[in-house]
Amino acid sequence: MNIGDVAERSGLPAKTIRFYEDIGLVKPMRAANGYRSFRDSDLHKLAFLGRARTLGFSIEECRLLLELYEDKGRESAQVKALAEDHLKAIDDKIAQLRSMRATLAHLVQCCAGDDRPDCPILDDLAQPSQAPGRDAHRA
Amino acid sequence: MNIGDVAERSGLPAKTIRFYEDIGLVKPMRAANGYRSFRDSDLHKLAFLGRARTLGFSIEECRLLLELYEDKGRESAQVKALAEDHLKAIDDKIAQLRSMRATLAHLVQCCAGDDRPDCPILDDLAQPSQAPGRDAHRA
DNA sequence: CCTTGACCTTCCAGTATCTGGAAGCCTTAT
DNA sequence: ATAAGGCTTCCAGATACTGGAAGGTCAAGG
Repeated sequence: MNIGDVAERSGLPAKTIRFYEDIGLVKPMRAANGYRSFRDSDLHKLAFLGRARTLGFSIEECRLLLELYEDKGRESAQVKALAEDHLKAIDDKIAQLRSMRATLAHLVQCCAGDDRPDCPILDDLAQPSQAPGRDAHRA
Repeated sequence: MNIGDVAERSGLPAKTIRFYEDIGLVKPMRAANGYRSFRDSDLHKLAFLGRARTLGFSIEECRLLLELYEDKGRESAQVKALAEDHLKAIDDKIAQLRSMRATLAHLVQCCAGDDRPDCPILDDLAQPSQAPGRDAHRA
């Protein structure tokens, strides 16, 4: 298979596949003309990577997952630990975004949004030395 | 004020402040010895930037906010529109993370996490041609 | 045989937002 | 005089691609 086929079947852009080869995630063979020649196992790996990426795993985490996947003697505990770490990272990120969201939503609500210059959003950002809109939740 | 003072008072690392100068967000003066010399207004701007950044605004959004802040004839509608756009971006991001979280949490729960190699997480990632764990929510 | 268009190749640069480090000058205190 | 600490600039790296330029390859049509 050429890169175009693999791109279509894996759902990953050809550019991304080349990038994954650069960083050693896949090692396709080469045809006589210099074109990359992908085996089914390469396609399989790429699809695996694509799905791991949509779950938000970093490239390095994907690399580990792939290693575990290929190690038939792995302990599932290792996979689970990796996934749990990632889950926690996601939870942290969500918490952070929700905090931003709460503050911002409050500010937006307070702003008239008309042709006058008065703006509680800017006022809040300009508050000296305190977390922005830190009492938005209580408001 | 030298950069160290401003860093401490604004809560931003000196490195970041230099970077903000590079991209034109602040324009401190220079003392005879070449050191950056910050006015109160520079400190004020940096603090504004720091708070806008903690609310998740991008640098370019911060640049616009700063312009609006300094334009005493602005219309608050512009600020509000910017904030609303950002709010929507945050909501989208949260939705995406929650979807990941749901799938991943389900998989983690299914994995024994012991010394055996069987692992539903890896199995799911290896599923050919379908979104990973796409029925996790129903499970 | 030649051309055309679609594919493929490599390499370089840019995105976003810093962060770390090296090499070296300035200031202050001892 | 020297040492510590702060300041300067510049380069590189991290993350994960993405776009584009310049050029080789291949299959089809005339």
